[in-house]
Amino acid sequence: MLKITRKVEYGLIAVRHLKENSENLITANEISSSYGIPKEILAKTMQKLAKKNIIKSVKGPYGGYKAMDKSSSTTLNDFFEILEGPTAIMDCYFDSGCDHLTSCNIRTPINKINDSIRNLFEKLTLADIA
Amino acid sequence: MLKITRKVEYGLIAVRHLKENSENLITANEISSSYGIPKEILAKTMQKLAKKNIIKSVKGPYGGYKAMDKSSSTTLNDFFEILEGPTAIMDCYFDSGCDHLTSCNIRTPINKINDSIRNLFEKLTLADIA
DNA sequence: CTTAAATACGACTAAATTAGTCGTATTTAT
DNA sequence: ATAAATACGACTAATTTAGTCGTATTTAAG
Repeated sequence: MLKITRKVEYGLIAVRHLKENSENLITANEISSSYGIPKEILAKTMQKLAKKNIIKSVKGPYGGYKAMDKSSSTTLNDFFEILEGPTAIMDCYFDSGCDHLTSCNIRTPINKINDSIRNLFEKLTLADIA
Repeated sequence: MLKITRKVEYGLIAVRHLKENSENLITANEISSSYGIPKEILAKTMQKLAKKNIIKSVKGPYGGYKAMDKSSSTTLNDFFEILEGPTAIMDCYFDSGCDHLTSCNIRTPINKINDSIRNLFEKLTLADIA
């Protein structure tokens, strides 16, 4: 099924919402309650995006988040990797603990697929979809 | 991480192996032991492929599997869908049980990504990678 | 016509991953 | 000082995926 985690979904919703309300600071709480997303998990997701300067965080009362320029120019690949690590359809690409690498006959083809997907995701930015 | 299940990996290994030994019938057992793949799970995977005529099964002693023409012409998208269902990065695409569809602001963008991936996978065949 | 080697298939258990919760610290406007 | 927000790590629950087991079916060979 080629799944992406819910954190990415939440992240996209958040970014889109911030961009639609770019004049104001928006709290994680507001987004959480208007979309029915669990508060803490959304907050953590937004914190990761803030760390990478895709959105900006302001602490304290009347604080919240705000979209930054990067929230348009970031590629989908970067966005996905911030929230869930390297883009690849199978673990073996990363060599970890696979015990039949020598006999495995599909590493190269898998890498081709990974490359194609990464290439696709590098061509799309958040501006294209959020 | 955009994962595809191990069944797909096993399926690719099996198809590739059958194509490399197209003169003979090959048993699930042989493939299982030469790549270190659990026997039953590989067998089940191959059974699914046999049902869709990507490979051919022959029962009884001296039976086994054999690559069919489709094992080259099948698109990656069809192959993936045989082994793990519809190609889409998120469930919401399929409308099931999402309780904030009305307020969700990313359905359209997600669908765009899904379309792009499906498009990519429709252009690649098993011949390209296995 | 029995045996053994293979596919076929469904039910079950184990392992891993993902989702979500909780507690606590930190920052800062009032 | 207080309260509202972000920041963050540890924990639990839920879901999904991986793997196992048992049994039926087919069929070549003796």
